[in-house]
Amino acid sequence: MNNSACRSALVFALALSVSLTTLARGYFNDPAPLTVPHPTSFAECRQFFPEGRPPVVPKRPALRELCYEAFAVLHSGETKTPVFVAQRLNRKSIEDADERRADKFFADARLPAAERAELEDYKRSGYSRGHMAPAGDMPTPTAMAQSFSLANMVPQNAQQNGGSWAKIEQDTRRYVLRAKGDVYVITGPVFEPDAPTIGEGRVCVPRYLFKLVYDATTGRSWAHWQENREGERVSAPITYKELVQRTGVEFLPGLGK
DNA sequence: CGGCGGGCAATG
DNA sequence: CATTGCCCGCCG
Repeated sequence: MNNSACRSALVFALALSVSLTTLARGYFNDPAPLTVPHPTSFAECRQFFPEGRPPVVPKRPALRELCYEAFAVLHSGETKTPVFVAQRLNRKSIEDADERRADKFFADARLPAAERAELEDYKRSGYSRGHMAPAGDMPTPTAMAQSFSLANMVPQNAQQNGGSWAKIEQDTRRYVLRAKGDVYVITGPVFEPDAPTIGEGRVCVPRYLFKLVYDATTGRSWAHWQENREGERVSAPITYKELVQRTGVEFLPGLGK
């Protein structure tokens, strides 16, 4: 099954900064502690981006900015997945990340129904609901609950998610524990033209996943790059420049090297 | 080997 | 719809 809408996710036009459409404030589907309205503009959660500057993403339809307590999502209504998910981590946030995992996935009601993944799309799809901002990073119960929004998920191979990808997440947490200050992490999917889809909602299945790590203290950055398939191993990170070339997104405007 | 972190599905 | 038990891979 293919979805031509997935195509545009990788066909980048000119890399122009665009002002993104924002939604009127809405609500999560879940009850408390998710009933508090959360901002739908990165202007209200700049803390997740180094020097407050979000990535520069080429214009495409149905992009929406979503702020959560512990991460920010740029969501695509075409792929019904994140374009990227941004976090700011440090030693304290990782030390606080001892919440009990609560597997309560939910469709994010701040997104229009036509733009969002539903639980049904993932069910019996053969793919896992793979967190971009990991549940294991979440420092509070509220943040933990919010991380189960499908706006923070992509259809991910179960073996890769629980294997090499989990190791990358663990390695990143371990790095942050020993870092001097804030570490910014940006995680996301990469789609090929004619990407397969799952469910009646046709949620696009990414071919690759990346995780960019930027240590603001040292100015160093690197990126993990994995295929979304069984049998992947953790290999040497790629450079920031290489990541930008592969994705067409300037994740660290003015900072990356 | 047990514990942990990534998940799933059956049960009531 | 919440609880519970289970599978899997990795690591110390």
